[in-house]
Amino acid sequence: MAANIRDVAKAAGVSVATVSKVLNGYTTVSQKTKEKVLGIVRDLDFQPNAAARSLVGQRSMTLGVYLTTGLTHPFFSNILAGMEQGLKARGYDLIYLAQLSYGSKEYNLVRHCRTRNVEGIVVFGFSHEEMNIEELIESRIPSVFIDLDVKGPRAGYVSSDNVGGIEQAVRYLHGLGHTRIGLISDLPDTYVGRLRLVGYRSGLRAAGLPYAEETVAFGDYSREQGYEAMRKLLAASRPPTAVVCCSDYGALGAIDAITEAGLSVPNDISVIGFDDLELARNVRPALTTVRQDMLSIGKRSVELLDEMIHDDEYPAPAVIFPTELIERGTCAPPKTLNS
Amino acid sequence: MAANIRDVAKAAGVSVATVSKVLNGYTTVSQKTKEKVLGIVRDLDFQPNAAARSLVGQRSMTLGVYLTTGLTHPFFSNILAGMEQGLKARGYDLIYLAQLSYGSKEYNLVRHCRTRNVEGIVVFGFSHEEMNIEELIESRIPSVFIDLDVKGPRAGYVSSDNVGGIEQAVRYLHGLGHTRIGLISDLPDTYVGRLRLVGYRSGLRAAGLPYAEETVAFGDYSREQGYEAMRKLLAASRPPTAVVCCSDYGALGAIDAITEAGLSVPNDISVIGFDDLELARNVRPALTTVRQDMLSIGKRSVELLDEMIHDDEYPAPAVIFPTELIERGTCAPPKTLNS
DNA sequence: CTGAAAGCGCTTACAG
DNA sequence: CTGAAAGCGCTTACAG
Repeated sequence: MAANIRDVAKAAGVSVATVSKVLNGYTTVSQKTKEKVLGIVRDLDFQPNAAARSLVGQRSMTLGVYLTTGLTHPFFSNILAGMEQGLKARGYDLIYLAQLSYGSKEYNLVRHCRTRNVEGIVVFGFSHEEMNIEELIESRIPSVFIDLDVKGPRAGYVSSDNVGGIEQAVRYLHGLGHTRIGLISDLPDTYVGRLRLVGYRSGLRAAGLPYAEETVAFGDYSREQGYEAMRKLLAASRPPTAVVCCSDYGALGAIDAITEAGLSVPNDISVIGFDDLELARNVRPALTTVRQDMLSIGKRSVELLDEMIHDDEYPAPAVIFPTELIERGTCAPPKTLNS
Repeated sequence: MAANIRDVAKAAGVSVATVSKVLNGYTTVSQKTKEKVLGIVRDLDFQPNAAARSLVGQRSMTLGVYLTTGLTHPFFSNILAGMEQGLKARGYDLIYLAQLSYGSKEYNLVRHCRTRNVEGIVVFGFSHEEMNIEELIESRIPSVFIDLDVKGPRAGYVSSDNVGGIEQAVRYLHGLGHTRIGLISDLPDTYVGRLRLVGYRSGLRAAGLPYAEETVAFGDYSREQGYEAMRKLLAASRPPTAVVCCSDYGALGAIDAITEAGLSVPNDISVIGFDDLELARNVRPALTTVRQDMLSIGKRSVELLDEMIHDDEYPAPAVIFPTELIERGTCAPPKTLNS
């Protein structure tokens, strides 16, 4: 079987304590001993047992990821890819704590973390109601939330600049000549939904445009809701000539509704999405959208956790990444200006 | 802090051995003692420490997932969602072993598994060259490969019916009236690529159609390669009137090339994809495609691992899930029959 | 049916 | 600079 620390100690002619010390970078080991031990470690292909380490030391070198949302969404995949980068750089392994699968009433996140000695966790959740956040905060297990403004002594969050992203989209549309710009927003009771609405109003204000309730509709992240929302906007006495959507999927639904109404994108109505998922490039016309830096969000989340783990006093992080408007094929000047 | 087994024993007035026994379902414990212990366990919210269990017993209740392919691909997300179901049902936790991030030369999968006491692993890999499969097989760590026909004493695989899926697509097209049916295949040196080519030829044979090399082009799973492959097919003296693609992304690329050539889908050329990713529904016209049951593939992989872990003699599994042709908007009878 | 004891593979004071 | 010893929280023969 695989060698253990005793085998190494024996082969090197030292005690297990000494082997442990060179493995853990203690400086109180002579250069000669260190080299000897390291050589044996290599020869025997020795890897310390993580369970034993975890049991005796405080470190399990395990981070967890908890999902209150489906993982089939590409948004998740991209963030996870970013997390991997951070994980590797800091030497952690990642464990799936749960998702819908454990989403039953009996599931207890904190207990699960303790059982596995999880040192910190990344939480994907869009609303404060979806889980028992208080219990997590009280547990003092370092936590980083994605897209949810949770703050506690050992909990923080990272997100995109939702206000700025939507604001920029509105101003871009205004720059194209649009004066009736609609919004298909997230549910207003979510963190990002609230901020995006703020960004919308501030974009309107910057453009000197009035805010009208009838140009705002709400939906979730689905194509279907985007479709329904757009139908509502289209039913107004003076429908918007451009619409900003809070997700790429919602934008696709909006385009469905526009097309169904016998209008075309971008000639009759301009559409902007949010996220810049892969599908934004695949769709025809390719979707103009507000890009989120999902890779960086994931990577930074892990780095923040590492900081919190190493420093009990590390202040609750609140990191906001800038967004970027990606111009593609779904925006054009309003028709009235063209003809 | 959290209670340990000694606290439970003390509170219940029994030994830790007894507590351990009731926790592990030993039948040699009196009903009375068992109830008493279970009551305390509940009161103290006791959860046994996984590291200690793993250290002493052989079981870590940890399965790993190893990716030689990117995890941003929706195919991965869907399989993972299926795995979750199996994980929950059998009581395992899932650890990310690695992906590109650890993909450096020094990374050693088997060593990593030993370090973390991983009991079994699911491997995503499309080619035998991408990793050191021999070492994994020799390690005798139970392994299930997705879409790769690896077999060993402790290694098996699960996949879709690639032959049947493509064959059905060809016959469907033939049923529509097509007689020149092209294939945009995977790289022929992959397991699935080989089988899909077999399915293509057998579909042709069943339809009484001849096989011609010039109606087959190869690519990977990308839209770009699908585009290039379709351009090749279009350049033939008598281009196909229908084409089956081995991925949804490839199908999108093929449609790009067809559109660019001034032709339309499905009026001029019919297109069928493979996978049935979410984008197949999002695209306009919606993509007719061969659906893979990704959820079942993921779930079964975990179940197979569990069987192998419990039974040293469990025969190497080779599970093939049926595919399903999903009719949507990219297929129609050939033009010559219409006009 | 129950418990004392050994031991899983490490790390960390502590003594030398 | 090095090593003996205790101990992390469990499980598993073994004795009773």
